[in-house]
Amino acid sequence: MTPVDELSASMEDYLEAIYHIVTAKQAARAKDIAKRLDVNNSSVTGALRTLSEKGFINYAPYDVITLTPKGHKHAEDVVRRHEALMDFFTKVLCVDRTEASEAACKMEHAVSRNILDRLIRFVEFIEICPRGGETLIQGFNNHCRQEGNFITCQDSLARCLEDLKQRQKDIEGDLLETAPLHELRQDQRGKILKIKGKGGISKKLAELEVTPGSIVEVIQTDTETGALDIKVRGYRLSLSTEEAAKILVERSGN
Amino acid sequence: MTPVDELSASMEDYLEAIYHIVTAKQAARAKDIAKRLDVNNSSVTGALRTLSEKGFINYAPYDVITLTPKGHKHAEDVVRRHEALMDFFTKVLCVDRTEASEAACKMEHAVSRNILDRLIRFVEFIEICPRGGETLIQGFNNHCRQEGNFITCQDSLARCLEDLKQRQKDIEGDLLETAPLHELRQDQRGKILKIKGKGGISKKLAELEVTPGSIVEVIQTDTETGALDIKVRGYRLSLSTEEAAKILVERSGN
DNA sequence: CGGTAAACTTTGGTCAGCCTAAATTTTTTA
DNA sequence: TAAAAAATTTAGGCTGACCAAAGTTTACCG
Repeated sequence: MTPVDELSASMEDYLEAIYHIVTAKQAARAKDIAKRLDVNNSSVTGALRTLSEKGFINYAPYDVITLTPKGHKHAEDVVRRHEALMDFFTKVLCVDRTEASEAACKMEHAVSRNILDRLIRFVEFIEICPRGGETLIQGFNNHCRQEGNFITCQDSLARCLEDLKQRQKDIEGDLLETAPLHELRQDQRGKILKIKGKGGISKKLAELEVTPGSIVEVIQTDTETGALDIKVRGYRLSLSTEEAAKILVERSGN
Repeated sequence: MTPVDELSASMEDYLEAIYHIVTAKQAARAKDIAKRLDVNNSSVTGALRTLSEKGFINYAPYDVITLTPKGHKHAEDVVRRHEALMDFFTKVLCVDRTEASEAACKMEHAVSRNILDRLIRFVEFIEICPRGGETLIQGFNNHCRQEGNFITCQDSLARCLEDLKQRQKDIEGDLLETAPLHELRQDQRGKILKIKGKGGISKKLAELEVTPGSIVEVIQTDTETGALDIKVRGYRLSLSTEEAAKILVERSGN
């Protein structure tokens, strides 16, 4: 049998499904899992037993299913791998979401820690680097199409210079604003300059290896409470306004 | 049972191993396969029977193993997927070869046609685009390190502009040379402008969807015969000087 | 040419992961 | 509150992929 702390690809799929169902509606039921993974109910029972024996879920026959802390952590890890692949496929390779998701599902079990890290940072980098961004991706799409009037290196380079000069002007206009994180609006990105304080959020971020230089993206803001959903180093986090205020960022040009 | 034209991940691994062994030394023997995949000899026998039944290999008990045309084609496809992932991991993400290869082995079975295509083209694009190349990868590595004195967007952009101007000068020096493929030296790259003729190599390239706009890389040249090993759209091909002469390329700045 | 070592296959077994069908438990509803 | 419906589990079976050990075949060498 596989060691108690490791999961087969298949068991990771079950865990991931449970995670998503639990996130959406408190507790998971076998039927939902079966439906989501398109397997027979009886297969789910078997999987639940295994996951329970290994300490990833709280489960007793006929009972409702929840994640243990260990299970929650592992599930988040799987989801992070899935999303990293997904982001790369959709944002960089411009593959449609359905196809990207299918491939990510199958590949997510094979991504090592280091490759995951580099992949997440690569997508960040491509999005935020002045040489990257929309126009680079456009160039890539042109290259993919290989249309008759393909662009010579020289043309492409001249164009790129124009792009960059334009962007430089844009940035100069803004004058490289620094701001506390809670002032960023939805979909804006920034580079962390400083994280104030020692405990609480600062400690949490340190654990996730989020340091100055990391890129933060604001996924959603709650207009009522001012709470923020952010994405940083592939992790999705929720922060209160107070917590976000402790994080000083440089607004991204993109 | 899986359909006759499809292979499980495991069977693809066997096929891939056979391909590499056959390429290196004419015909494969069970022992070599077992060693390469680190499995028991008896497992190999079982796999060989399956592959043989499905028409991927020529095999009879105690006999030597070769690939059928169908097997050869499928093996090349697997290898292409493997190499595409490998190239992305090593050339773009800068992951070391061992780790890249391990991950590629596990992921290669899940890469769809379209994603494969986009991935191959992305690596090409990053390497050949004036905005890409070495310096972009360097920037990525800096971003990964997140060293104390990280670069602000503005600094980075200014630097990038300098890079590009320098590169523009380099290219102007060369004056965007066009040349027949056989004049490229080892490790040089070019963009295909025109493929002369109708049959032979022209047809073969058309089958592989190699068209004007595709990037070719010269992997090796045989100084005796002038034959070239090239890589194009993820395929490795060998061309005679005569064949290569029919392909007109624009030399790449990178 | 015969014997032996190496290579290969067969046999019989395990395990993970899935299924169908039948039983059981829980929930709903009349 | 009891029967029907729904959800879940158990039982039994299948396949793919692996292994160890025992049996065959092949190839080579004296």
